[in-house]
Amino acid sequence: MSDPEPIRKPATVRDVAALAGVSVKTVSRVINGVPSVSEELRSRVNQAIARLDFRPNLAASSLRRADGRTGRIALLLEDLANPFSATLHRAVEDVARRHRSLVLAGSLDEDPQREVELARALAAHGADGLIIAPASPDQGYLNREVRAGTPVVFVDRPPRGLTADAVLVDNVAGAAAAVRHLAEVGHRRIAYLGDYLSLPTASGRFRGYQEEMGRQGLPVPPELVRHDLHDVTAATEAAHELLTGPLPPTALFTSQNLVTTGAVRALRRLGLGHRVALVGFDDFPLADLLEPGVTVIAQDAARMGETAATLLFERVNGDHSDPREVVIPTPLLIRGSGEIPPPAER
Amino acid sequence: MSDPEPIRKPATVRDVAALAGVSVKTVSRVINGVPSVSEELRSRVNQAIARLDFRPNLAASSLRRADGRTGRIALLLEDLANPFSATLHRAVEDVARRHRSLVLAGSLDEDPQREVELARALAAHGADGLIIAPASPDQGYLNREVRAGTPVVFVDRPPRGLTADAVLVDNVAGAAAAVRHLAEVGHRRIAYLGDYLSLPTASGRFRGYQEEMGRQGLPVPPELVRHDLHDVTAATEAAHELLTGPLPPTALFTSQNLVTTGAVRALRRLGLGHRVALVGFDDFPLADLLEPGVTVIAQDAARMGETAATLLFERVNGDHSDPREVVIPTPLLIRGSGEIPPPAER
DNA sequence: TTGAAAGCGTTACCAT
DNA sequence: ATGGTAACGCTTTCAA
Repeated sequence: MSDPEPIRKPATVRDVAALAGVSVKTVSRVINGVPSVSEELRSRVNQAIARLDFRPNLAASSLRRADGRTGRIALLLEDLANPFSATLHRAVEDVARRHRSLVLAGSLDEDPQREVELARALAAHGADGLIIAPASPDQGYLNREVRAGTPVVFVDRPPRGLTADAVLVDNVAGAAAAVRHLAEVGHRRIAYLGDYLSLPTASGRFRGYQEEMGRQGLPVPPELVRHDLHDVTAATEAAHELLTGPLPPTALFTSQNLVTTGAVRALRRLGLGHRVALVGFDDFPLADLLEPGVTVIAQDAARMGETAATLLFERVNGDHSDPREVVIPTPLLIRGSGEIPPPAER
Repeated sequence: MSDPEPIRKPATVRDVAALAGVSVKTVSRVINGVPSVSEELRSRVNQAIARLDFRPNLAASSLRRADGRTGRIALLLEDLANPFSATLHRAVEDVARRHRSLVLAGSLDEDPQREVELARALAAHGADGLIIAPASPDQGYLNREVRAGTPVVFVDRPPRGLTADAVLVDNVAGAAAAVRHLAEVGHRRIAYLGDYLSLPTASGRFRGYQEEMGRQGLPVPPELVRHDLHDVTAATEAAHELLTGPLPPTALFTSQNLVTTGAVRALRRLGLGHRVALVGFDDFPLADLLEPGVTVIAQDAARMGETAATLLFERVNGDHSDPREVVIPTPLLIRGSGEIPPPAER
């Protein structure tokens, strides 16, 4: 109330030891739940802890501790504001909580340099492990961390330049399923709208598109393929151009949630929402409430995050078995937009 | 390749000093950019750092450092997966990056106990500051942190039990504006669907609803008011009940994005999407793409996060002026659902 | 400009 | 079962 700056120094183990009339080591034992302490001393220490409102300094603790554990894990994703990343993050947080750990997260924005900087920073801040959806073409720079004993688990995108656990989806198969679905409805002119082709996810989805088009005996005219669409605006414009071109597609396959919503906007603007079919890779909130509902190949971000975090903590806790790769299924969710038939032949 | 566990210990200042043939103190000076080091030694040290791939241990550094800065800030929000929280988080991250800091974030899930635990954990992990949207009725427990010198900034919800900076919206005025808008379109039976009434945001919005209904000379029959709806399912059911009741409302005011989407689901299911008006508090992605577009009182989550983080870093950097309260405007975004007129009187 | 030594708060080692 | 002392990796006096 009256004191403006009564900055009191926090109590230390020494203060607690003094008040309880024991050695610092005994205080340390009590804090860490070591059984070999008499009831008598234990309660004296606990009382002193309560009276001084003592809280152990984790930095000092992990500095000295043999295993060096910090109770923190790092998470690097594309953009924490994107629903895919946000959902995955939350799932990781929940697993981390069970392991009494906190999550230090960062957004990469598809910037390899930022990735290296953030990974460096996170290492300097001390993390027991790292979960990453890399933006860089090569994560060899992480080998040093791995050698230093920090486990790394990849999500969404596979490791390159090192071997590590990975939680992925089958992008090729998922994209193929999307195209097959559209072909079965009768479409022959199916366009591809995708993210940066340099991304392994996008290139996998494009390959799935190409392969399935081939299997269906359908041509892939270059004018029906648009790469490197990374935000809603770019996707909207590309879809608009495609749909107003000389020989427009009767169906769209979009490789990512932002691209999908861009396509929806273009279809809306042109009044084609119920005339041109659309299947997107990656689900997003409210996709079922749009008119028509958007048919998607769903990625279960929560399950990916949970799986990755579970894997990571197994490694943190000393699992040294061979690297594992877990593939999360991508179900086709039928909602209407993917079931629009092509216009009658003429 | 061949070594399975070549865990090499990371290099320390001592190793660098030895290799460069200088004292550890000089290494420390170079690391921290202290100018009083000769070019000669500086370059020798930098070479050694590069050769040993040395990276300073931040935990040890902040342990000894006078200001005790950790380069980490803490962020506690309702649910990191919610678009409001996720957007705010991302904005905080961007400001933090400019200040060379990382963000340690956690979800509270409206659980006061979890809030206290997380705040404790974050303090133990060492954070230079805290941004929080509290779930508890009283944040007096934070006084200790504040006294210990850790600045706290509140977002979305005001502090109780302590004085601190706050970045808020005017919930009363925003809700009143929503109701006024519906009344101006001609509605008289306007229902309120809201989150836990114990939340200051929800209670403020309810008050705005009540007051504006009063100003408009409209009654507030208890059967048109539903509180404590915290997820989509509860909101959907409540809206469904209201709309299928004996004297259904002609318009809905919903207090939060999850409640709003629940209401949209109920309206859809009943085929009333174009017959019953709806205005929601809090914007959400794709609200403009629904049919009809959802009219909302928008909260600019990104701006709230940016403002809060900017404020926090001013405090972290030594600003000791009186606590400030910043109010972020909440524009009415007209999209269609709020402009549906009531059915003709009969 | 440079360095030796002390110390940050904790845990590990080795006695007792 | 308990405690003294060294040590973690770094920065801060304080001297030189």
